[in-house]
Amino acid sequence: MKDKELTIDQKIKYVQDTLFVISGKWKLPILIAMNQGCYRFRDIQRSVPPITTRVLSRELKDLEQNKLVIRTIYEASPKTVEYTVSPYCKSLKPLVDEMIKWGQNHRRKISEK
Amino acid sequence: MKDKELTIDQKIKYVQDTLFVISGKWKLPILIAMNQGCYRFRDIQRSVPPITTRVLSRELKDLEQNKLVIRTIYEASPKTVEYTVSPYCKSLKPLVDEMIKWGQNHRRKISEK
DNA sequence: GATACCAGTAACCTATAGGATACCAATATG
DNA sequence: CATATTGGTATCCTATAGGTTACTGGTATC
Repeated sequence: MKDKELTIDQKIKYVQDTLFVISGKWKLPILIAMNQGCYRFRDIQRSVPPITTRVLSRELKDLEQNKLVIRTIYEASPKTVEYTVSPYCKSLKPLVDEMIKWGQNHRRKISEK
Repeated sequence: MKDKELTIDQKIKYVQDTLFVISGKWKLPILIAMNQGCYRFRDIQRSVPPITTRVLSRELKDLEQNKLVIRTIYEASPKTVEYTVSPYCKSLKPLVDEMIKWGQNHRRKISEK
């Protein structure tokens, strides 16, 4: 599992896999909002404006397929749907933290004369 | 500079900044190839197939604007152009390493039944 | 002098991401 | 009974990323 065992092509492939899962305008904002405690569809929508229902619906499905989000239906009346971040989603934290750190530093770097 | 000092909106902004710089189909493959020692336009193109000259040209300009790549023209005849990764580019390494790691693990995760 | 390599640019096209708007059935509220 | 909220879906549209093909001026090689 050491880095050295990976070829360049493998590295590129894995990086592209990762990008594919988390990139796009909304995926990480959605996950960050959900980590703040939003778990209902409309709550998430309101906390990540101005996403439309159509796009949010698609994004949540993608995230669910990638096992980052869990969709639960409670049949009790009124039927409710709950979205939660999966335990596996926590594995993204180091990556997201790196992205926050790098983005913050990069903004400084670029605004240097 | 502690994480706690950032609001959710700031975190989202920084993450989106980072995504904006490194996402897309080619940026990281190009940087990875350049780190392997490719520094001429055609060398880079050949090592990241099948990128076209048009796209490679645009990508290199983006990377240059973000100070990740340095373009040097040697006026000696024949005039040559050299692209190198900047020292600043090394700051991306922890992030890229995380992406490689996460992507590798994610592939296993998703292929679980 | 023809051919090939270099670092690109120009013009055009396509596929996809994302947005706008409208709508749905089910339930709750005034 | 009218209106609002829930979790969405259906159509349609637009903007952009990326691809295709052709071409350029400069140099080097056969």
